Amino acid sequence: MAKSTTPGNTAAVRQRGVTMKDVADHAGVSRTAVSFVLSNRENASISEETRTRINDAVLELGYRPNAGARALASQRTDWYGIVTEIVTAPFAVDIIKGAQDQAWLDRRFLLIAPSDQADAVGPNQGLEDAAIEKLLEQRVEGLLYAATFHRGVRVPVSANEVPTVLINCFDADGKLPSIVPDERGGGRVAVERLLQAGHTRIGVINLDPVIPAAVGRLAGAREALAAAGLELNPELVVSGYATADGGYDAACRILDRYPPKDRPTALFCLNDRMAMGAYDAIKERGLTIPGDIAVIGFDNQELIAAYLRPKLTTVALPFEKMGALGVQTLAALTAGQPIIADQQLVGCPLLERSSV
Amino acid sequence: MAKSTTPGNTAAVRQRGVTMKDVADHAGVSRTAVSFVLSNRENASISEETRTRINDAVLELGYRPNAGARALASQRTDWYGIVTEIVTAPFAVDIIKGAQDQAWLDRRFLLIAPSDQADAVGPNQGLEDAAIEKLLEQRVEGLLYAATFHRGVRVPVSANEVPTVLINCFDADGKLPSIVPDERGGGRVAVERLLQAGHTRIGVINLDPVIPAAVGRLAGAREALAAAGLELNPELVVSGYATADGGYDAACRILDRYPPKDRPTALFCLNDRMAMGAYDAIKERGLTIPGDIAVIGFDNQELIAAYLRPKLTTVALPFEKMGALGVQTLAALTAGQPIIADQQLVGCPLLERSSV
DNA sequence: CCCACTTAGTAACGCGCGTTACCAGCGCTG
DNA sequence: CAGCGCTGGTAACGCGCGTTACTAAGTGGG
Repeated sequence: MAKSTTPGNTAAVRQRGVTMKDVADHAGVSRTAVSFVLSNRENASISEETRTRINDAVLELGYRPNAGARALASQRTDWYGIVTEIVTAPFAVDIIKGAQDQAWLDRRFLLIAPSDQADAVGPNQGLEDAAIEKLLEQRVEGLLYAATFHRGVRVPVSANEVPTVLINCFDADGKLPSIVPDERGGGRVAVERLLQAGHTRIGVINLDPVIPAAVGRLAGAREALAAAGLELNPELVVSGYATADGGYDAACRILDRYPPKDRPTALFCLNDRMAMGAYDAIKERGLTIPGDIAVIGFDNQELIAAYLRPKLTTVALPFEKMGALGVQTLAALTAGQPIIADQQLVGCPLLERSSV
Repeated sequence: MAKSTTPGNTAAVRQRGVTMKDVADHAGVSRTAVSFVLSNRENASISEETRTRINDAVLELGYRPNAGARALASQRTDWYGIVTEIVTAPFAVDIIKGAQDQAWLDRRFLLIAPSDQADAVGPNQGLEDAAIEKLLEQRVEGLLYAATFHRGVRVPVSANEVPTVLINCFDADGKLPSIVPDERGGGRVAVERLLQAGHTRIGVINLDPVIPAAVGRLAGAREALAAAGLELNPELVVSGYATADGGYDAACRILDRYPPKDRPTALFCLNDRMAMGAYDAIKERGLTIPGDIAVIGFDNQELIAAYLRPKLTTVALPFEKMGALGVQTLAALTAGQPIIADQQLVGCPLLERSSV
């Protein structure tokens, strides 16, 4: 037993790939036997003795199966492809992380390819089609398509050749299953938190372009207020660009519009960057957070939310979970199982920090 | 067991892969001819006519080469593997982006696998070795190993079986080529910028743990001062944790230590998160940026630097370039070319915004 | 003693493709 | 007319492996 069984130190010697044949010869059996043992076949009858002899040979030679050859013979690759602009514009990286982790658990590989949908006339136009083509050449068994922000997309037709699941986006005209955040639920939970803290005059800093995130979050806010017998005062809803500057401007407008006593005591910012700007507007006026004004954000952008002072209470986008769920859904699809729903909503949990 | 289980719902248009044989039959030639045409062999003699007939057949049948089979036959996969904790703790995502882009240019595929080196006793212990093993099973032709922050690492031995390049880290005991940011140059450029703006009393907010980033950046700052005939006043160097809170505390200490006239007029924060905290300390004291105090950061964390108010002038870590350079170096290595240098330093460019 | 059945394995084919060796026909030269 | 080189291909092998069909040696029962 005390041989150089560790593949690490002996391996550098053996550049020439060692194959099953080598293992078979070394163990004095046929290649078939080796294959049977390595793939743990149920109904193969191999004596315990030769079985260990084969396993020993594997270790001694540092044999490593050739995934490509295996795929060719077995007609399955165990690969999923994920094509996403996240590669080109990292923002929702955690989608990849979630997908990767789940794929790893399922003993599958994730092939990550870039997309260009985000830029209408970027330099990489056409990159996406090429990327999908490449993925298909690798014979991926399923495709994940992920966007950096929740929106409708046009999925290239070539994606139809293989089961496909959308993450953080939805198919404008097709019938592809998709996984998106529950924006509305998130908006509701945010406002509920403010209500629970005793706030009734709540200002909303709204996102300017009409995107699913803005619409959903605002609707959720309305729901929460309605449930408390309140109504969203249109005067307290101010829109701005989805940046810190936009948030600053919007917050200024909303804060300066009223005398102190009528001023909203809480601000629901539809994303963290705007909350960042709102912080400045509030502090600039000598007001404290959350003492004078409570602030709640959305997105949970770690670098902002966790590092603002005070740390920002916010609603998290469940990127990781969405990625994982994407892989799970794909696994179900490729296994021929029925899908749970055409569009799966993933909850956006509240992250308590110190701004409420 | 029937193997023709139709996957998905509507996905299976053309599940039955069309092979070269099909193309050959359809074009009335031999499979060899098809292979020759598709691989654009120089010395193959195929008439122009049959050449187009074959190409037509390819289009009509929607033939797509099987990358796996091709790899098996040609003994090359065109794959590189990148194993990195960036997957588990996204921070330097742009390394992946840079590598991916470059790989794409080189018509190569990047297989991304997770690492766990960052957490000493994390839940995924051993994940890294398994990941590398998987990559080798896929017969990657080279390995990239990337870290989230500049540091020494212990590279698993199995990585020795294939050319390996380190990105944003270096091999503690071995001789692997590595690509790291020029921290010192970055520190120099930052302080030079401050000097150029007329500041001579410069405070430094230093990173607490002794890591290459801190050491290098500080050394660079000293160099710049020395070149201007100045010296770094130890009293003006304050250390803190690499967080916004740490930056806030450090800035408070440095600002409150002196009467206004002796106060430093500029702060070099060794990272952007600390700069974020410093902003708060400065604003809290009724001082303006850059009017009363100029601030310069390091790292260029977009979400912070571009969204602080005023936007933060900072030194960027060249993650993308490092990723690209990693792939290029790997390409040279696998091609048998000599490496430029054992350790390649990549410049950290100054990003002018509005805080100086 | 023969037959059926189990155990322990092996030979051989094919996955889709790259590649090498070969071949048939044709025009041209000596 | 033999011989040669050139054009335009083709047959066949092997890459490393999964898988099916088959065999040879024991085992037990009637």
